[in-house]
Amino acid sequence: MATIHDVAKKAGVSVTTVSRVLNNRGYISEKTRNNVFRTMEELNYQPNELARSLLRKQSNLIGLIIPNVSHPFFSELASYVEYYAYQQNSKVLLCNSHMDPVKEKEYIEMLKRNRVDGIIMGSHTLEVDEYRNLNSPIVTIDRQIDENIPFISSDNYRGGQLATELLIQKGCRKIAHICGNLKLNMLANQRTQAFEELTGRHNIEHVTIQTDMNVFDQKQYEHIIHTLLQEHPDVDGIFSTSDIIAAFAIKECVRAGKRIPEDVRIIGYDDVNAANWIVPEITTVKQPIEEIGRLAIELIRKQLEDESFERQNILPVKLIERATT
Amino acid sequence: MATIHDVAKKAGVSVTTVSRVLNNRGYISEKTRNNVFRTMEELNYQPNELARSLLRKQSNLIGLIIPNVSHPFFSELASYVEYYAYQQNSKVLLCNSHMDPVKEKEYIEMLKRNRVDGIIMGSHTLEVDEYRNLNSPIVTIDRQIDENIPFISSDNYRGGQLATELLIQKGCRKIAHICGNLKLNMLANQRTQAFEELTGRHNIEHVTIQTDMNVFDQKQYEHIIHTLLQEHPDVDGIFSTSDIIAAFAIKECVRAGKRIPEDVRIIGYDDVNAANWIVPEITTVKQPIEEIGRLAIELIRKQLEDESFERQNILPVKLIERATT
DNA sequence: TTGTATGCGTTATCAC
DNA sequence: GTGATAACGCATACAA
Repeated sequence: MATIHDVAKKAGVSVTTVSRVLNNRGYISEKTRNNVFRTMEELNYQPNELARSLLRKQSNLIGLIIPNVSHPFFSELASYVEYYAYQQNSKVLLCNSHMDPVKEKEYIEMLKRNRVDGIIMGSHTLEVDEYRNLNSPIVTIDRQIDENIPFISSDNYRGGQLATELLIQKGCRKIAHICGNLKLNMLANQRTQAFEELTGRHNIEHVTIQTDMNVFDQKQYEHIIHTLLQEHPDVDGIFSTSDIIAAFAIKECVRAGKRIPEDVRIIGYDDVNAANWIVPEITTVKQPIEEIGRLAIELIRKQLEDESFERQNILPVKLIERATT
Repeated sequence: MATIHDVAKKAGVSVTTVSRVLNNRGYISEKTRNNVFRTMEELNYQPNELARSLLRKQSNLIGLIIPNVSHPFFSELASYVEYYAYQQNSKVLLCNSHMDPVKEKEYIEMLKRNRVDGIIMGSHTLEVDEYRNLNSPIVTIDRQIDENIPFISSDNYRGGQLATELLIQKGCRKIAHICGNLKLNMLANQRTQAFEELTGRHNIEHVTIQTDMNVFDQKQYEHIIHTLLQEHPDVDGIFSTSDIIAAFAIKECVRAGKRIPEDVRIIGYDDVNAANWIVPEITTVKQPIEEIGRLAIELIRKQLEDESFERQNILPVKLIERATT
């Protein structure tokens, strides 16, 4: 592959001149410029970004660490992150942690070795200290590490409220809530908090079940819900912490001969595309996935350019009522 | 961020020695080695991969260009690609072309400028010539560019056969087939070919409808299927070229008051996870997505290491019968 | 067993 | 307007 030296030699100028043409800097005669451009075409020259990055200490690479892109929420998030990264000429390095602390840590180190401009953390299996001193720009999604590290989340407490309120208002007498692993200290736990406060206040019977929500384990989902329906056959409302789990809840309810929403009302979370193309369409709490992705990129950029930025970014959620309630 | 010089200075050795410790090359006394390791720890040293890549002319970066990660087929593919890349210490650059030729071309050039080890092309909007002379290792998925560029696909013709045969065997009298854009010269078009040959041979009434399958446009799907059911109310079998489209077919059939599979039998394609968690579970033709991802990485590696490799990689498909037929 | 010098491809500084 | 040269951080050939 041609280098700047090849171009210079063939065009009969110095590398400095080629570099100037390339970066459109300094004074250059029109004739030289055209000559150089033509030569670059002829040699099919592509400047080596590795060399550039090394010199200017900026790779234009952004690391995205998530549990797994094959989960719809994260695939949509990744899509938006990539979209907005592209707008500012950044490239996205895709990292699936599979919720494995070892892999997550290795990925963080790999990203640092590659001198990424910043890291978007959508997976959180490590202790806070590990994140604190990796002094590269970072943004966390749905987890608050400390005062200085910006995070983005949607209003989880409000989301939990909206979901629970809807089920109560529809007349549910016994509500099950399926949430992620509460030990992980994610902001999403506030949904559960809201659920328990509201059901408690209204004196509604309720049961909370934890899963490793981020691990996309379909068998686990099926099993959990199957068990739930067996142990609590009188459940008439389910608030699940993702639309995918809600889909499994629908499936198990149908299998158990229950009608939706007549016998059981179900509400999901996220409003991923899938919520809209399954039957019955899932009532859900919409997270602004695009805005989360856009903001993540923006927060990385602002840290990089030493602009001021908001540490706490809590975005609004919205209740989307469809056919399952 | 500390450099190899900082480590050398602090440890009281030369950079060569540090480099040797780092790469475990040549003879080094145990004492020096430990000393250097300790110093690296103290300085929290991470070798700069950009510099390494520049020197050894290998970035360990692999570009993945797909229409959109938010489409389940591609999100699952991306997940496996990332998984197998990680196994061999490669990193994945995620590129969504959105089926935009301009963006696809820009991405290819960006990847070349970043000296990626290879490119996995899952999006195909350009003319063959554009791919031919980008002399970096490349693998295409579901499209054959020319003799020399390896491609991976599953056995599309066989898949089309399996799907069509099943519907015929189940007694369908009028079958609709929803496929991608046939102009794009993808290998997936062979599914349509098989469909038309088989329905023709069995003298079954049939209708074929094209979509931009790769663009994840839900409104388009709904509209197309809605129109289909209106114009051909007597359709009793639908073979759609992705599970997502099949999901929309289910939705529209239910909306039109048709029972599945009694009134209309539906078969999808891909066997993405979603096929399994919607109700009714979708009968489908399974593509070996994991194997496609694994092979893609392997083919890049083999080209890189000048090993011999297969140009034509056509993987077997499998009929998965579930509840929609 | 360890160190010195050179180059990877680029850009910035300074000189002409 | 243009060119020579040093540096970015690292690995290797060659010396010692």
